[in-house]
Amino acid sequence: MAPEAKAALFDQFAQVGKAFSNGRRAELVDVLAQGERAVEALAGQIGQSVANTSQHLQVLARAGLVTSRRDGNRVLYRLADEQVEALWETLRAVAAANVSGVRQAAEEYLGDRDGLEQVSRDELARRLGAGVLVWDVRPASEYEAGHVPGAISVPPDEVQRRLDDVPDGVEVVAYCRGRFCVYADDAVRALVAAGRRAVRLDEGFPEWRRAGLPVAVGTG
Amino acid sequence: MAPEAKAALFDQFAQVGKAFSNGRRAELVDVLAQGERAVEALAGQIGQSVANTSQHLQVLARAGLVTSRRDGNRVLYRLADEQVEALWETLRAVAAANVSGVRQAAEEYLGDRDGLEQVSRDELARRLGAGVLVWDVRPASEYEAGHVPGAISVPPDEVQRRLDDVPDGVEVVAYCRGRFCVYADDAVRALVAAGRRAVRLDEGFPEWRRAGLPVAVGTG
DNA sequence: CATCTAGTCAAGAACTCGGTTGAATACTTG
DNA sequence: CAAGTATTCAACCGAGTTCTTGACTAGATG
Repeated sequence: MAPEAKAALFDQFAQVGKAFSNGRRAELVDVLAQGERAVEALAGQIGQSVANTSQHLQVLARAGLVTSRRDGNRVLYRLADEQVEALWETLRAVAAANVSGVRQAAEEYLGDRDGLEQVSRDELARRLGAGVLVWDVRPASEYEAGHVPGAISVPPDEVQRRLDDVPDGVEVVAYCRGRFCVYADDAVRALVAAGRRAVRLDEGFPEWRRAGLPVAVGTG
Repeated sequence: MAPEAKAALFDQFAQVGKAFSNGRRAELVDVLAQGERAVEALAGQIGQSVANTSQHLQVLARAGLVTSRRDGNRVLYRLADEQVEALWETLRAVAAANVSGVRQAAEEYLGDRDGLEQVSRDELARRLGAGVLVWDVRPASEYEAGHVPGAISVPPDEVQRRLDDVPDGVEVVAYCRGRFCVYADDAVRALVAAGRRAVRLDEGFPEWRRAGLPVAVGTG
């Protein structure tokens, strides 16, 4: 068997690695794990031009990680399947465990998490029926694409405004995109500073959905 | 929070993708999943110069995927932890499911698998006590680093010579490095051509070990 | 110590990547 | 159909990657 054939096969596997080899593409995957989105919205999320974002999306598409469909004059991208989410989750876990720079970069971005109480998704699932208030701290469109049943949408820029909506004595559980998502952290800190009791879900909504826990869709 | 801090965090995650973004590095990870190896041996496996292999290994080390230790005048590399194996397995699965080129490249390298019977690791585990003959079709050093209990070592280049060692009426189960490893395929084809009954384990030894199934070490 | 082996480092050539800009295309709306 | 919006394409340039070659270093051996 020709050695080039073996090399060619591993080059194909490397295509998937290549897709994740750029920080902006990783951000795109992270956002797309929340649900379908148009190019312009994605460009805004990753802070890049639309043209550049489009090109990154095409790299992801060539690696089979995303698919697209036209809706009117917009093109909506989504992750190809749940396995891609699983891959992204494992990759982050490996990076967190082994890449020394992650700890630094995470602290730089997320701030100090020492005073931040976290609960697991099983714990949240248990408490769901027991009078806990759940905040989905993601952009409204991500909430609408799917959220924890009973959670209310509190987009990041509305957190301050909604602090007083929390009845006295009620505990808030906040969640957002994942372990390394800052929105829930910020919300919990703001709530605690306002004298409320608040904790964050240690993971994000994609992990909740992939664990087979119940999901609600739409503005409800 | 500065947007550069977010970008920096995702750039760190992308380091891991970058490590897998080259076919030769992917091959290195695949070989290292079988166990510890020295640089020269690895260079031979991936068909590259020692200098180039050393540089690839350092990229993997910087991404936290491998660690090294000195043994006399050799340097032995190994995967950092089992999570890295899990990541490599998921990456291959995503590639197999979504990258169109994988199917082609795999067929080119592995040949037609239609006439090739495969058994799962649970099936093999069940049959272990029941008179099945198990062939470990990997280089001897990988067998010594860990193998399925009761399996005998039949390195790829010894398959032809060992065909007649199989008693009549005994079925052989062959395995090697993984789903995309060609050695077990070749052994099964050779055995069948010689009139024996033979099947291959659908996965490889690393998956067997990671599933928590029993493992034997050494020349036994 | 001189020599050997195994691995690493440094520099350079060919190529690929990641971003910008401006033009082209697809579909919708007036 | 003309005008507008959303996306893609093409060209370009600086920066990074991959492999080669040859020099260098750590430890083993005669």
